[in-house]
Amino acid sequence: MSTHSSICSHLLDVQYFTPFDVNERLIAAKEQCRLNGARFTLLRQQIYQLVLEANKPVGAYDLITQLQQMRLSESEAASPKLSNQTPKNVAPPTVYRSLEFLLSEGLIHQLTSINAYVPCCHPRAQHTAAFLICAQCQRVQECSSVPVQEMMSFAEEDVGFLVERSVIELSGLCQACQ
Amino acid sequence: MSTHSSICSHLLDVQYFTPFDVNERLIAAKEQCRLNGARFTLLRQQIYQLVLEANKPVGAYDLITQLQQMRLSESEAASPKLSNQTPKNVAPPTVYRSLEFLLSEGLIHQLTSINAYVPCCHPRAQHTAAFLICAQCQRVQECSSVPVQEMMSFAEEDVGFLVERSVIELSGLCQACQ
DNA sequence: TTTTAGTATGTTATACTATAACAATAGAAA
DNA sequence: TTTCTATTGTTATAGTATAACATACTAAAA
Repeated sequence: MSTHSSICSHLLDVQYFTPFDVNERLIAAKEQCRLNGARFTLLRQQIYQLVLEANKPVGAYDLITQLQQMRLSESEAASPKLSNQTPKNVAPPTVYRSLEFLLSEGLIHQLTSINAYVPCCHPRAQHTAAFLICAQCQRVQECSSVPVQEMMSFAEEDVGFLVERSVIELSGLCQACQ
Repeated sequence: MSTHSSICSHLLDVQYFTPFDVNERLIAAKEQCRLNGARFTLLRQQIYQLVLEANKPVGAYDLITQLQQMRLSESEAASPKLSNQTPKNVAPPTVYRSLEFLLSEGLIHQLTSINAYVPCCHPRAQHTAAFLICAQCQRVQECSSVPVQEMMSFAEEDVGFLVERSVIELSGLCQACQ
């Protein structure tokens, strides 16, 4: 460990695998949206839930599949007699639009380098984060710590570059997988 | 400018728009490949040249188009009588494989967030770099400076994460475009 | 020189990711 | 209720990337 481990470690802003309660998150999201005057519709809830329940980054097309199954279950629960129906079709725009909404609310993050999405470890207003993506166990650690902020101030103050969007994703092996 | 501007600025490792001589780069690349025992074939040269000559990041399919035109010109030059031929078809694997080669030689960089490629500003062994991508003028600045290295040592030393691949791309407005 | 092995490229097909454009529906406000 | 807006559905298609196999090229071995 480096010498400045002590000042950085506690700023490491959470691990993706830090356990959290899905229902708690859903309720918090609902409240956050209410305060923002945004509509946390059923579709958006369901997609957020799927992202929360996954223990790894999920792709948009994974979500489409899962959403179809979810809807199939729902309709079977509603009318159990009519089983073996054709699976409800869910088209890409359906999930992409909801993902966009969840991103704008800061509830999830996009992992551009692997085309996937993870829940934000600490939902709040737009913030810059780096992601450590383990190629082995698929787990993702989200960091908003000092070096990330230094990176931004380097761009903005030293280079004079006005950052609008950041993609900071490091892939490799997490400590447990080495 | 920040207080540590003085120690960082000179480490800013070059701007993409820093003029360079394409032929010089091609010759240097040829020499580098020779030393590495790698084959700098005509196709690879041509694709490298196209990336060098573009004054902005180029996509794989742009390269396909340009390569087709390049080949058409060649064949016309060879037999000027037979004009209006059907454009030589170039399929995706053709360019993706060469891009992969150029990446492995460190001659170009991939910009994952915009699906495009730029020449490496200072071809050398694998190195970590951050990219500042201007959404206005499309120019890209490549940085291998202190904050980038701190980012890596943070991941490796503080978090214990073994980085294999890094994607550090900040989009926004360069100083000139603000 | 010819053969051979390995590398590189060509070719066809297809997978994966994402968005445009317009229709239908639902929810909130007038 | 009516109207307006936001959301979702639907169809089609754009854009990015790779798998799998055939062919051609190059350099080294026989």
